[in-house]
Amino acid sequence: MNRAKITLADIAETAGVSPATVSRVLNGDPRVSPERVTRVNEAISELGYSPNRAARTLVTGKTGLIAAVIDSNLNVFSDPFWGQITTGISQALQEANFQALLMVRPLDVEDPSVVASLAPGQVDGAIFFQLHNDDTVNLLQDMGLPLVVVGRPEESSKLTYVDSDNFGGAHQATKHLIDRGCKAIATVAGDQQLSSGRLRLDGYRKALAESGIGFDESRVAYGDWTDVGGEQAMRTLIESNPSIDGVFVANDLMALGAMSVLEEQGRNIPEDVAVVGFDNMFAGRLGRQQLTTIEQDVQGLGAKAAAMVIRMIDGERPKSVVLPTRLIVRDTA
Amino acid sequence: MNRAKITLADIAETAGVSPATVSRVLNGDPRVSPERVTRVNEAISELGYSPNRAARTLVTGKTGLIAAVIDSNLNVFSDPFWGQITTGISQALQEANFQALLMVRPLDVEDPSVVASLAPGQVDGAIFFQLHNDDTVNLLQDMGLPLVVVGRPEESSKLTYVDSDNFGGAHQATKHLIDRGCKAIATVAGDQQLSSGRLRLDGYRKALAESGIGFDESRVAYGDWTDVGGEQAMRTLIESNPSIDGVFVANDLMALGAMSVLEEQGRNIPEDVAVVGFDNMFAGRLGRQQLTTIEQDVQGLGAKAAAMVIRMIDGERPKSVVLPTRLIVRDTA
DNA sequence: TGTCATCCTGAAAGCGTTTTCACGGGCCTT
DNA sequence: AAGGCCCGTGAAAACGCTTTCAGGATGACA
Repeated sequence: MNRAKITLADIAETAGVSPATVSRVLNGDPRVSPERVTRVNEAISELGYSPNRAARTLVTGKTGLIAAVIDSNLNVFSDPFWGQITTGISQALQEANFQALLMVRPLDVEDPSVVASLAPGQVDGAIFFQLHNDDTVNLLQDMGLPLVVVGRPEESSKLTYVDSDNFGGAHQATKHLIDRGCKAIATVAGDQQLSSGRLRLDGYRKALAESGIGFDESRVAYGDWTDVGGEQAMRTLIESNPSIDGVFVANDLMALGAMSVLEEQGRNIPEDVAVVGFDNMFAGRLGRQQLTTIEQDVQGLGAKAAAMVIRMIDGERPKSVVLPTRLIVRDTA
Repeated sequence: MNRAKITLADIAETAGVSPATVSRVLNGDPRVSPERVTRVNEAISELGYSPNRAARTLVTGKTGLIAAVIDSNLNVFSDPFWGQITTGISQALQEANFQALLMVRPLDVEDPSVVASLAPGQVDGAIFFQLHNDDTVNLLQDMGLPLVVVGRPEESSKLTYVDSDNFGGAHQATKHLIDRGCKAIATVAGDQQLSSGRLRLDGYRKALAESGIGFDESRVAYGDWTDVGGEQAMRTLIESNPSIDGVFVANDLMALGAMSVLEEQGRNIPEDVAVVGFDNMFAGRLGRQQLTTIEQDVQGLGAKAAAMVIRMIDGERPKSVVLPTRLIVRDTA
């Protein structure tokens, strides 16, 4: 149909008005006579016109683009969540008439190409995913780029972030084990380099402390978020603490490994040892038992981040947000 | 540093050349004297200049953007793959100096906003993910948009696609069961609305036929790709065919359900019944046994699609591609 | 009835690039 | 030694839109 590209000028001509008026109609300027508005709108739908983004960007300085920047190094960890997060982002952005630019890049080294792609004028804002190294992000922020981090940056950082309540979730999980009657509660903690790893361990400690249970360092083992890591950690734990009757595992993948070790050792779950995970990664069945775990609102994380970056573009300074988690009780605790 | 945005004209001035020359240097035009090239390059890095995309787009008509359009209705199915696919796409595009625009939209109804976002001049090309309804895609293709579909469209379609070898993979899987000595081989097939569902069933039939094993309709049960669906299908199967000693399940999630039913019935895997899945969704352990399955090169799918759409933009007409799959033998068969 | 504010409209400038075109100088032909 | 070519360069137009500015018409007010 619209073979040759038609421009605003074409609309102006067929509607018998000036280009300026067409532009005003396009942008909802109220001071155009109703009669002309309809004339213009007719011409638009008749010719099947849609405005040229580049031209608009050139004059307004707004690109309508928001970058979602994902550290390609954290693939393993976030794999199952990408779909949900990106869905959340994409939908929230679309409602505000923004487009999402997807960038998967190594973020641990300072990458000039990333910076160039996000320099002022290239995008209106950016959403970064949890990273080990804040340097690039801080640089960009100093350059005036509105940005939000998903996941928690370093404590001292001035970055705006959205995060799940890792601390609260771990607290809920551990509390659940306590309420269930567990007396000797261990934990398989995650990578302490990551804030999520630290916060989930802190939540565990807090719950113990609240219930007057002393913290015992020997009941903490560290894994690397993988099932194999969970396996190893669980072996360590059960060797040094054969009497444990409950364990909070900092993510579901490690819980998978931990449970296989428990089964192998002949411990019944949850009768002998109760297990709570984190992430709700496996919505359905998992082997014979369904894992009791902490659910994060992953899609909400994306949607919230998008909403916040849009507010920043509008000149506001939104506060960082921590999204609540939810305990899902299933078979293992 | 670069507070006020600096333009090509600024570079021209500090380098003491004309804007035209700067532009030529930027675009690698060979007919600029080496001496000026260095002068310009110095000015560029000194001022920290990067060209304005919008202005460039406006004059060249190329946006440098390729849309990755994902049907929001197929979340469940593709969830764990998104990360890999998008990584593949993003990296391949970046190497060719394109940016990936992410659009998660319902694609089953014809959505004017999708069409508008992809109209000529908005993006240079698009990659669509497997869909139930080709209408929107065909429309866009007719409008001259270079596009590639990931997953296989309807047989009659003229669309260019990239797909995993569903047929070949299913054939491999079934063949493996036969080679293993299984005599009564059933299958849990997927949704026959989807090409992947049909092709995986066809591959199963082909392998049986090749080995002179008759096809028995009662040995086919249909699931909906979910673990629960796999469970139900397996129950049906085992009821009507108690003697089966091998089963090819059309995806890993259903295999999960199927295996739990087998265990529940007291059948040992793989001694009594061998199981092969499809997707290699669970890289690690899965309950007590690791699933023998067919691996697809998901990231390759994304990379290939990106490469193809770029070739189409360059005016070529690449052929559709089917990527090979690989049998991964583990515990269950 | 005269003055002023108000409203709607169009002309034109400008956003930052690329690209065509013309021009001058050097080199290679003859 | 003269003509023609090619090579490197800059001037200027063009891309499609928004927005400022000014002007004409209308209505309100005194």
